[in-house]
Amino acid sequence: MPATSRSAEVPARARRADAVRNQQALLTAAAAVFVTSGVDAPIREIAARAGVGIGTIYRHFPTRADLVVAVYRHQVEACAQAGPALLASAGSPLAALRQWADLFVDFLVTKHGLGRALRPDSSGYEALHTYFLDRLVPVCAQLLEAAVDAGEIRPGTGAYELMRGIGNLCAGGDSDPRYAPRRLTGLLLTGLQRPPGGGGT
Amino acid sequence: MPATSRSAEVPARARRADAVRNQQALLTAAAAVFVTSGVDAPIREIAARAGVGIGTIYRHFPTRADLVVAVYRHQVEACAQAGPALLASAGSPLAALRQWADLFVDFLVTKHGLGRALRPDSSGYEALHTYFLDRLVPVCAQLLEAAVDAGEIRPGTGAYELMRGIGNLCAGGDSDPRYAPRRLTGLLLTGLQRPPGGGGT
DNA sequence: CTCTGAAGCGGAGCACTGTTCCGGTAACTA
DNA sequence: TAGTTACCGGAACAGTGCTCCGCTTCAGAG
Repeated sequence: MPATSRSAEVPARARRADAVRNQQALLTAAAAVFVTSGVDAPIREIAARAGVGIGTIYRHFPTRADLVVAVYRHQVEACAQAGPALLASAGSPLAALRQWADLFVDFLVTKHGLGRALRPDSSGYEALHTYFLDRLVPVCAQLLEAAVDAGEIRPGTGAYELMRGIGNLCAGGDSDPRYAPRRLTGLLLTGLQRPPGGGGT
Repeated sequence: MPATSRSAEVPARARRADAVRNQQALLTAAAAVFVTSGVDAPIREIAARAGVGIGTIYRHFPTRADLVVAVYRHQVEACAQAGPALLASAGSPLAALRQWADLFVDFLVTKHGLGRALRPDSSGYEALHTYFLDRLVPVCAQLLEAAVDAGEIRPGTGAYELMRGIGNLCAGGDSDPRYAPRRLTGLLLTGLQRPPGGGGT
């Protein structure tokens, strides 16, 4: 096998310049369209804005989720890295968990319609669901575990459950001032808290 | 003006028998289809199952939400009436609120995809959103208020906010065993609880 | 029972989606 | 410069929601 892997001395062939250009244009266009029309915006609209054909968008991003992931990868990454950082800087694991949750909530509500993607039944978003969970559940689990170990919250709640709960609470979050996802998320975490006194339930 | 209102002595004309028949068939068909395909099932599928044309379904139920409301009206009504009943029968207002929340959660998760309808941005479901809120928010408010008056929970949370929070938590609820809407709803209510000791955060 | 007006019906048709597929083009390589 | 082929574009297909209008058939008058 003649080493088809990357970093080989025979790079097979360089990626064509127009392909690189188009992929970049697509990312820029998608980011702009997502802001105005949400992540469910018609594919044609994104393609038109990028100045490419429909086929091109499907070649670079086979599913809509692939495009969404590519657009938001940086922010998800930042959110993932904020976990350990907060754990180190905050006063307590629970405080870190709260701050991290706020971060996550802000990310979801500012990205119009993104919260839905956390749901496993969202058709067309499987890849996004997977990516989110793969990247963030471990971070959440670490924070959760630290808070449990510190005796600040009761054990028994999974990171997956908490993540999806928070994600769901963010659905349609910026449409009515009477509904504040951050507040409800905080309430959820308070519900997790172990009463300082002792005897639970 | 010759009294065009209902209950007049000139009933204008009796409703045609086939119209009544079709509306009933539509309700039955829709209920069946909703179970198997969710409330987003294609209109054509419902029409076909009822043995009527597309036009007929649109005449009887101009929007999809009208159909959904008609199908679930009884259950929403039951849920609304359970509020005061639980308040009378349960040991405390908070206990009543918890039981009522469980009732509501069970209703939403068993109706595949119905939770989404609680969101204000769900296109095509405005009527459903309105109906749900009009009917249930007052009930929830009564329970909430009673619990606050009893000193069991902290004031400051609106019934609308709580209802939507619970509704959101139910989204996609029956697809993964690791995600239990009832548990999270309970957690949310626990978060609302006033610590028995006294001065909380 | 027959007649008639209109309430009601059915589905063709339009607009708008996502997705596939393939002939043509233009970017690399030698 | 010429050849290869990765890549592009958009026509085309399939599945939606919803409208609109000619035809059917029911309810009530005679």
